[in-house]
Amino acid sequence: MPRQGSSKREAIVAATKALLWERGYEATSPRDVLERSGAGQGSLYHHFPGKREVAAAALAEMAEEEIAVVDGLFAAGTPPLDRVRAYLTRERQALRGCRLGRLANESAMEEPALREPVAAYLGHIQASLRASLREAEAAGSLSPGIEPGPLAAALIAVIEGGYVLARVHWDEAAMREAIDGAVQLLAAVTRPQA
Amino acid sequence: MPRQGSSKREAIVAATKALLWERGYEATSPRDVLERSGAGQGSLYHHFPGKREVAAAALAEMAEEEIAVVDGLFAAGTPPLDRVRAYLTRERQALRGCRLGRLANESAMEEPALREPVAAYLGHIQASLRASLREAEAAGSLSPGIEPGPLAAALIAVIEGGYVLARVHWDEAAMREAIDGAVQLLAAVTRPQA
DNA sequence: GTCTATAATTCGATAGAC
DNA sequence: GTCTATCGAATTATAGAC
Repeated sequence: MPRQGSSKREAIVAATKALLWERGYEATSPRDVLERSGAGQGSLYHHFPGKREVAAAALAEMAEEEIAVVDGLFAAGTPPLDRVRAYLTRERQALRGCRLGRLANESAMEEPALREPVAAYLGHIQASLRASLREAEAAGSLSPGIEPGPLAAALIAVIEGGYVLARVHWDEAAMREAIDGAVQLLAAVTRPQA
Repeated sequence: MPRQGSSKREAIVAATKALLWERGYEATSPRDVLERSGAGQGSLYHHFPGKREVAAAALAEMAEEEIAVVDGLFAAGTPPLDRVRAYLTRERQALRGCRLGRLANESAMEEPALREPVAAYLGHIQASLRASLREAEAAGSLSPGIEPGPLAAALIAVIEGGYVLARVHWDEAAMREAIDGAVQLLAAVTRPQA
């Protein structure tokens, strides 16, 4: 199964990536994908067994792309707490929801092939946060009683929960306020320098 | 339109409440609702114009029920920071997702009648957290640089994001760790007494 | 490898008897 | 107020020509 030289396969995956972000998994039909990609029925079922596998391929690409962006924010060279703040305050389209995390409540998460890329993406961010916070802790910049692991978990939760708040209130400011709170908390439990 | 004396109407709404939590809005069909409630086609469309209105009635009841539970946790009599901790650490079924917040990424949120109960529920929790934190602030128990508003937003975001993490990793512990982090942060920015 | 045509099922909703 | 029967459209997938 060649992954190169097939124009329609790439168009199908690209269309699926866009639709999964816009509508999620259940609300995206093969028909929608074909319409947006300009491919015919046969192309999709020639390259993939069915809808699930198309989505799995699209999600894998989405996770890879987003992890690369996140890795840019966590690149060495800047102090660890600056990297954490850079992640928290990066630009986001709050109302569109998290490109991968938005699938959390779909039945798709019962399919390992669909859950894995999403888990890998969020797990990678959490690990990056934890590593930076451990560096800060080693440099004596973390208040006693604050553990890097739970703090990292709380921070990624603020981001994913911030998307939920923005969507539910239909207001970008709802997410900004939650992130503001996280930034204030981080400042309160850290000392400059590291 | 009598809201009493109609046995099937109540059965339909009860079944819808269960299905919205289990599967969400788009994945719940009128057929599913009728099967679970034991009602026939005609009963649903006699009592409601269609699927959207059944869901709106179910969500309104769900929000009312959950708000009553939350109000119990925030009842006066206990110190404000104890109320906040009680909310953070209350028992939850992490893998089932937030009964209302789980709809955040569905197209249902574009319908005001469906978005409103969800927004009212999360807004009520956030307001209760903010009020308790303001009390603590007035008693001098909040660190300087920590504002009750953003802190309340961050805390409710940790809860909603915690559900996302648990679902995506399919692990209750993922949510517990995020809440642990929030509890550690809260302890670090408050003083006992208030 | 790509296309069109079509199948079997489910979707949300309506008709009309009782 | 409740039921069964049914509709037209959409769903995921298959068949088979080119």
